[in-house]
This record gives sequence, structure tokens and C-alpha cells, in this order.
Amino acid sequence: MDIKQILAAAIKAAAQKAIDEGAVKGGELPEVLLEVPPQKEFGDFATNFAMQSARSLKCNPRMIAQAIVNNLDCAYVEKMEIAGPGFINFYLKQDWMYDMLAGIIAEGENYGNLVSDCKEKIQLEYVSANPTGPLHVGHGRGAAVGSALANLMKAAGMNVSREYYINDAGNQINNLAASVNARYLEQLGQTVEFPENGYHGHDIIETAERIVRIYGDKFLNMSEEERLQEFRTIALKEKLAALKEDLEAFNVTYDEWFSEQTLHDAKAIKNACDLLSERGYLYEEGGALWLKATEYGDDKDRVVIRDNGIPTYFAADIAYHRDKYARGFDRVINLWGADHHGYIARMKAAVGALGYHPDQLEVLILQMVSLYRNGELVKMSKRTGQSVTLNELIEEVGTDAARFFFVMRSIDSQLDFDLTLATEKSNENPVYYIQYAHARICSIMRQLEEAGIVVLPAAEAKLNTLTEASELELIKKLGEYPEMLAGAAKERAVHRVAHYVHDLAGLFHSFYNQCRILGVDSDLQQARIALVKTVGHVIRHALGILGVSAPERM
RNA sequence: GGUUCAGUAGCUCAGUCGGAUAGAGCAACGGCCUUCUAAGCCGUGGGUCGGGGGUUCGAAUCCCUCCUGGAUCACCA
Repeated sequence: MDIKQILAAAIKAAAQKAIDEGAVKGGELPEVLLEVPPQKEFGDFATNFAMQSARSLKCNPRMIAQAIVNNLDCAYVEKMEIAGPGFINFYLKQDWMYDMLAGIIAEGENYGNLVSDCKEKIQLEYVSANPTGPLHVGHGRGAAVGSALANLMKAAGMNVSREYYINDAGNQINNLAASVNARYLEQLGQTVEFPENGYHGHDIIETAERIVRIYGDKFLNMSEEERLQEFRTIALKEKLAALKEDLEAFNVTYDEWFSEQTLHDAKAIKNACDLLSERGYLYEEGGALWLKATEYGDDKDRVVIRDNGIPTYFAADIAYHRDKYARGFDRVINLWGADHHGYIARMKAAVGALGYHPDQLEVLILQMVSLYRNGELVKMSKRTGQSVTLNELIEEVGTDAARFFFVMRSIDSQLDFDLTLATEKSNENPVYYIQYAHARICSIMRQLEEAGIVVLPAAEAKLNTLTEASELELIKKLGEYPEMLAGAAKERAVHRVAHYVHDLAGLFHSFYNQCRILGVDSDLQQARIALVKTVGHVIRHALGILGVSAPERM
């Protein structure tokens, strides 16, 4: 029972009636779009339907608008006006807001959990950082956005599974083992040359220290090959555990941790290549096997098996994506950093060559994060180990603030994260503004209880006692929540949730300063309690999607 | 050079399907605590929507072109 649907149906019926009665010529009718006008003098809702249908009806927009106004029948409409080139402005009886709020209250804690007509089984993959070192700030943005997007799409009623792809095979793991090996030998007093592509991070030294502490010089007498194999296993296990721990501390969880190594073990890469070959998308040149990626619009063809017989990372990724679809996902969404954007075309080509539709792969590109400290750019580099880790960020600004900052902007925008500002001025952080609104609501509820005021069931509240402008604004904003969620989920735009809940908190603070709850007439008091409890629920729900806590006191 | 993201108030950014007078936070300035948390509220100022063309009843939004900044163009992962 959505007011926009009711109005839209009435408009369409009025237009049809006008056509049937010959007031305007017939033709295809466009979809009715209703919006909240920029100014309240233009009514509660407005539509450009008359302008949109002018072409197909071959008629002056204002004439169509007039015909609709003449024929429209809707109990909520108090009056209508035709404005400008053909807008129809609707002024509604105030009842519509009370009915809407009553509907929201009736949904209770379920408000904001939508039913979607999207039946797709969707997989969302995010972060998937190499298990070779700690997560840094850039991963943090991916983690916050990815997990929030999964929450958002679930709230919108979509079937989403969250996945982390563990790159536990390939050169970078050899480098990890070699790096640990070098640090291990250093610990035991040997002078060694650090591997060229090794990881210089302090975490590698710590890993080596732990190995010495637990195993002593046990690995010293082995062949280098054996020792590297041992360190490979130990380091991988440790790095993976650390990754999971860091992500959990950041409110990021997964349904599936998928190991690349299992693809190698199961010969999945060879099988995928065989399939591509059967389908005629592979050819040999210069001793290597190439995928005809250009047939699906990529700039050039891509190597899948090197001339030395070792598959490329891309080959493993092809097998991985084949596995995703084999597991029954209709749509696969990958959240990648901007540095991977050049990889999209070849991955889509691979999906096509495997026999799926390239559109079944949706790649979201997340722009880079630049970190500033004391006004200076902090360079992030795994090689030198100078990066600021996600853990350090959480320690400095907290999970709530960090997540909110990451999520409040469009993924298309680069993010300048000023650590100094975030720590020094954390009180001015927008996340506190929202959390404060929630804490205030909880505080009111506590004081009502202390004062011995019985809170009646919200369904019994006389909502039409809510007549202050700030109350009506709040009700309208609450009503927009489901539509906002559905739109944000469809567009994969988590930042809209952040903006919405910030706006809602602002309207609440304004209300709070204008309207009291303690010490007012009982009917009004109960109605305001019902309103405020609903606001609290929506703030909690929206912050939950963003992975930000909603404290009961601050 | 190709691909791609961005360019909107002093700063950081929203702006949904092309709609009416362009939005918020921060910063600046002026008010509001004896009443539910002042981490708050109310008010004021601030704009060549990067430039130029085009499409149309109407463009920050769509098309073309140019300028500026970031990312990326491997038999690395």
C-alpha cells in the first residue's frame, strides 16, 4: 500500500478514461513517474506524465494534463494543479501520511526488509587480497563497500552469497615463502640476500620470529626446497588466519572462502582450457596458448598457458569463474580496485568463451584511496612495507568511523582519507551525528520508563496528532526508505544509504529541538513515541546495512 | 596514444529516469542550554555545474569536441 503506486494507478486510469471518452487521441502510455517536487508550494507529489506522453498521444502536454485532472479519482487527493509546461502537482489530504506511518509501524522490525522480484542467484566477491601480508587501507574500502553492498542487496530481497578468493597458488606465494625463509635465516644469524620480489613488511619478520620461537633451528638442516615448502604452508596458514581476523574486526564476513589451490588440485584449469579449446577459442603461438579474447571485444588476445607450460593467473581465474557458474550463480559480481579495470574486458571475454553471457559477469570498479597524514600523502607500497594497515586505521579512527567514511562516497570517486583530520576531529565525524540521534532516542525511551510512563502499542497511537512540520518531514522521510533501498541495491550504490540515514538523523535532531516527548499531552506523547521508535528502528536498520554500530548511549 | 574514473560553493562531496529557483557537511559569521544528551538546533553569506558546440518544451544529467587530474595498458598476480 504505497501512495505512489496508488497515485500512479489513478493517473493511468484517468489517462485511459480520457482516451476512451475521446478527450485526447489514443496511443501508447508511458510509465507514470512520481517525484517529490523541489518546493512544497508545488504539492506533495508531481508527475511529468503529460509531457512524457505528449509525443505518443500527439497532443499538447497541458491538454493531456487537463484531461487527467478532469478524470482522476483518488481519495487521497485534495487538489491538483497544472504547472509550467505540463506538470501535474498533487496536493494530498494529510491522512495519507498517517496511513503510511501506520503501515510502517505495522511492519515493525521488518520494515526495510524488502521482497524483490529478482530471482537471480547472485555471488558477490570482494577484497580477495593476496594472503601475503596485512590488509591495507585500499582493501579496507573494498571490505567496507563489499560487505555493505551484500547487506544492502539482501535487505532489498536479493539472493546474495559473499565470497573471498584466496590466491594461495602462484608466484606470490613462492615469494612469501622465500621472504619468510630469508627472515628465518637472518634470525638464526646467517647473512642472506633478500629475494628480489620478496615482501619487506614487518609482519614477515614477525612470522619468522614466531617460527624460531616454536621450531627453533629445526628447518636449518633441510634442503632449501623442503624448507621453502614448510614455510609456504606455515606462512599461508598464518596469513589467512590474520586476514580473517582483521576482516571480522571490521564487520566483514563471508559465506565462502574459495582456495585457488583447489582449482589446481582438481585439474580445473586444464579442464577449463580443454573446454575453451573445444569451443574453438584457443590457439597456439610462440609456444604459448592464447585465448581469442578479441572475439569478445578485448583489445588483444591473452595468454592462458605460457610457453613454459605454466598457466597464467588469468587461466586460474577462468577456471574460477567457470566454477562460480557451475555452482549455480546466475550473476557474478566482482568488486575490484581501479588498478584492475583493464582486466574487465578479458574476464568478460573469458566468460563469453566459456559459453555464458558476458553480462552474467558484473565488475564494479572501486576508485583508489589516498591516505594523508599531517597534510602529506602517505605512500602505500607492499614492497617497502610502508603502508598503513587496516588494523592501524581501525586503531586510529575506529571501525564505525572508518566504515562510514569508506561507504559514504560513490565508488566512482577517489577517496582522500586524512588520518589527522579523522583522529583529531572525530567528534565532527558524520557517523557520530547519526549515532547520536539513535542514542538520543534510546535515552528518551529510558527516561519514559524511569518516569513510569506506560508506552502503549504503537498501533494504538493517534497519529493524526502529529501536525508539526518537523514531524511530517520525518514521516515522509521514513516512507522513502524502501524505495531508496531498492534503488540503491539496483544501482549498487551503498553511499545512498549513508546519505539517507544522515538526512534522517538531521530531521530527527531538528524534531528533537522543536518537539518534546516528556511532559506533553498523552495522545500526542504516545504518537511521538511511536514516531521516534520508528525512526530509531530505521536508523538501526540502515546503520546495520553499513556495518556501523548503533549505540544506545554516547 | 588506447581504455577508464573524476572535474558542481573556500574545502570534501551528493544530485536517482533529462524536469520547476542547484544540495549537504566542514570552514566563516550571528543567535539558542533552569525543560527528554549543545556530539544538538535556528539563521546569514557563498555557484560561469572545467570550456565550447549540439539534441528539445526543458540539460549538472544525453551526444560531439577540447582542457585538467587519477588509474591502467605483461607469457605479474
